Amino acid sequence: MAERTNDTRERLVATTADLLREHGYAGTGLKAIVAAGEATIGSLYHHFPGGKEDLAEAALRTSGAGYQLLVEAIIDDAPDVATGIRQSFPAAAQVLEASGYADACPIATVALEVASTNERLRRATGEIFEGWLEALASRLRAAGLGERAARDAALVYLSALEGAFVVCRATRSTEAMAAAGAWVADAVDAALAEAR
Amino acid sequence: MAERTNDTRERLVATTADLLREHGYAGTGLKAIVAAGEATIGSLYHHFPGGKEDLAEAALRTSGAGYQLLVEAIIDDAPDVATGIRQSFPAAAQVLEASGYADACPIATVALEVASTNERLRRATGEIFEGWLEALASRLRAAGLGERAARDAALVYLSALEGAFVVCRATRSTEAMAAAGAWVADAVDAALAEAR
DNA sequence: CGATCGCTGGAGCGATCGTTCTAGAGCAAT
DNA sequence: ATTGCTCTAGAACGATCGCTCCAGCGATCG
Repeated sequence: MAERTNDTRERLVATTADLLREHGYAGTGLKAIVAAGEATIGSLYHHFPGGKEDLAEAALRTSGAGYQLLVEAIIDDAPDVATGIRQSFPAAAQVLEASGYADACPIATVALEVASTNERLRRATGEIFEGWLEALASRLRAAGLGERAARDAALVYLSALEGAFVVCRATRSTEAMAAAGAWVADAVDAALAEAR
Repeated sequence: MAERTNDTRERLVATTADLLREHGYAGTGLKAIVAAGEATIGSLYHHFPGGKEDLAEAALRTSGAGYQLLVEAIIDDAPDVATGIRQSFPAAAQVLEASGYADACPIATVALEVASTNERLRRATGEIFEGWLEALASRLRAAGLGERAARDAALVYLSALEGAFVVCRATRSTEAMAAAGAWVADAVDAALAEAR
């Protein structure tokens, strides 16, 4: 009954999420995971009998949920949704720059890598994105947007953010994030003004 | 003097580009490349003494140039830039759907994977994106946009397209491509109208 | 005080990784 | 005919891959 929180399991999930974001699925070895997570192969297979795939899915879903909370916090702490959306891009740019362009979306790298290769993980990445989209859309609906407009705005926001991550990491510049952010924020402003 | 075009080299580059797009850098083995490209390890290392990295860079640069020509053709064949930009999204969506969500950006998967891992390939992906951006920006300048506005619009276009690829492949739906395309095209229309 | 159980530690499996190396085919110039 | 060069073919290497297996730890329970 005492909360037997499993340190090892959590540590494995956390370090796996980090390594997946930086090296991708195929590029992350189990040896590297247990070395960085201060665990052993034995305990890894105890907690994740399905092996690498099990562990990767858990890591993706956990960091996906964490990232959703982070974005929700930025939006909900702002005076209104539009301002929150506008602020989230410079925030992402700052994290990106501070981490040497390593700390971007925890899902995207694996998502592209497994999309045509591993149906189970592909489904997981898709469901994580859907969760983010619904969290965004619900806030936009609350701000006055219709069903369709809210969904479209959420899709545009996510696409612009993910694409800016790709371009920024490749070019080692936050220019794309700034341009994409300004444009998305303006577009959301316009949509909200029209709905009012 | 006779054009001793090297079949094997070209075949290796082409099949490598395909495999990189589908499986990423770490997920693509040399054995798989020579098997699919009907070549042998020996000739691979003859043409690419630097091994996998050499071959991958050649494949990225070649398919990057090819993709640039394709996008340029779509834009240049349209009555005007804005229409071309608007049409390019449904075109991308159609290719995506027809290929079972495999045939997206030939650079992005590797770009995310190597961004924090392999500086040489990261530089290559960055330079390829810069080439695309300049091709786009030059056409927008010709249509009347100022230096800054053209660059920003190109960044927004590329970010939206790349991000839509990520979301579409993960969710197996072209919904994001449609939403992103419509919004980007509207924004370009507005920018061009303002500049006139 | 054993017995049981959740969990850890790590040796070792077969397979595959990227790479090296040598043998030789095909062709052109001497 | 010989030499030299480009290119192909593939065996073999050490390292690493994901994974299996089992011994043993410490806490809990009858």
